[in-house]
Amino acid sequence: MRSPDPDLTTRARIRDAALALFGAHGFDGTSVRAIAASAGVSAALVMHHFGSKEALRAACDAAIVDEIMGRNAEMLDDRDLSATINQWLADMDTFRPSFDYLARMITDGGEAGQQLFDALVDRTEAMIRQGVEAGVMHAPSDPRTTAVIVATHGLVPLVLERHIGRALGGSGLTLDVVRRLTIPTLELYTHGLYADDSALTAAQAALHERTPRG
Amino acid sequence: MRSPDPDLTTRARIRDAALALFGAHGFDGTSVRAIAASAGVSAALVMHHFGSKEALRAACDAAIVDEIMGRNAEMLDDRDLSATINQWLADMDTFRPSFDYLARMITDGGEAGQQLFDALVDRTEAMIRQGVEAGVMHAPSDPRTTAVIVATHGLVPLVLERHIGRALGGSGLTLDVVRRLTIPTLELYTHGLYADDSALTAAQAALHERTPRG
DNA sequence: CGCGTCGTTGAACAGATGTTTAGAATATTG
DNA sequence: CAATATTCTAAACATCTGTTCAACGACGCG
Repeated sequence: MRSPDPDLTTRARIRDAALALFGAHGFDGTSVRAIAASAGVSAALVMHHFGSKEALRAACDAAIVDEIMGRNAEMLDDRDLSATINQWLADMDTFRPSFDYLARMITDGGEAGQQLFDALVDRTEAMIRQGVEAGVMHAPSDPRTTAVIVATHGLVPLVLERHIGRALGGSGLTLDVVRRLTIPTLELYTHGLYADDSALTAAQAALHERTPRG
Repeated sequence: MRSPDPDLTTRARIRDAALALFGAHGFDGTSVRAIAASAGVSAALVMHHFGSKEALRAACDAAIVDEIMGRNAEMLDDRDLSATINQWLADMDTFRPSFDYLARMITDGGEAGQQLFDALVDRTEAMIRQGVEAGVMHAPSDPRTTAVIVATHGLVPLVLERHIGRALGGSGLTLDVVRRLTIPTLELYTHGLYADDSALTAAQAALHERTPRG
């Protein structure tokens, strides 16, 4: 089904095939035999190299984490925002399989997905605190919760890829879709959505009404 | 495993058991026998009532859509924002199984989930246009995309329930977690995150740099 | 009573699944 | 070259899957 790269180790080819299929059809929706066929080997060889389907998943998790962390480090070194954005856009097609697998990791509730999410929230919280100190961001009343919200909002394009693409006339997270998302997202983060703070104060009143303290 | 309500039809009891198990473990992760056991009946009876596992899923989809649409209509009638918020908070525990199933519907990519998502985006877009006309919301440069973003942000607590709960010290979407999310979310939608528009203008410049038009 | 319908069941079926086993092909090493 | 280790496979295994089948008990009706 896929074109296997003969340069890679058989083990790596199996892992990559598993990663792509897990990302496309989920862990339960992918059989060991399908992975083997996609990698051009027998099912028994998959077991020989990884021991079990679960261990193969762990290998995929590790591979993805390595790849993301490496890429993330690269990007953190790059200080030019516009260059960073352009880099993301250009790489979007190349890294789609990895993104699909990442989305599964986050939604399937495995341990590796939890650690990735928690790391993302921690980084986001640090980023917000720095932004506040530097005076480029508003100080939230609850930085931790705001970090969770901002982090999850950043995860949305991954997790709801198909829906967003369809609603915007594409199929999945195409380059055009990502580009179209950029400006409105930043508008939201720059000006907000509401023109005044009546909704905010109303909610504050509503919550104090139930738990009347400080 | 669960306490079956003897008042309900056997058929309804099976459907509810399926809904809870699908929500908890996913469609593929739930066997017909497990559903039957949870409903206190035999596996054959499940097939007798619904014909196939896929048809049972469709019945669950329909039941959830009915429930959500009904509840949504109630809420739209209620004009008092604080009362609406309190109602949501109070009902959060009662409707958790339905929420879990809803999250699966959205992420599993079935047809019913697509229609639900598209309906949500359409409603959100209409809401934003009304808000802009009424002067309570800023006018987005791309209302459709902004509607997609706002709609997906609203879906995040459903889809990333476990992660958000864990990051905020709870387990899943508890009442406390939802309450803690409310104010920071509205802060974001009221004041934004950035203190100035440098990030926005930088992104605009970056995008025009690649597609220099308009 | 007899008859038929409805809700219900245990048992069985065919297929898919993850995994194991015995051994063939291939490479590595002495 | 022989010996050994590595890579790989076909076949079988046990289990689980969705689904089907024949039959049982309870019920209302003539």
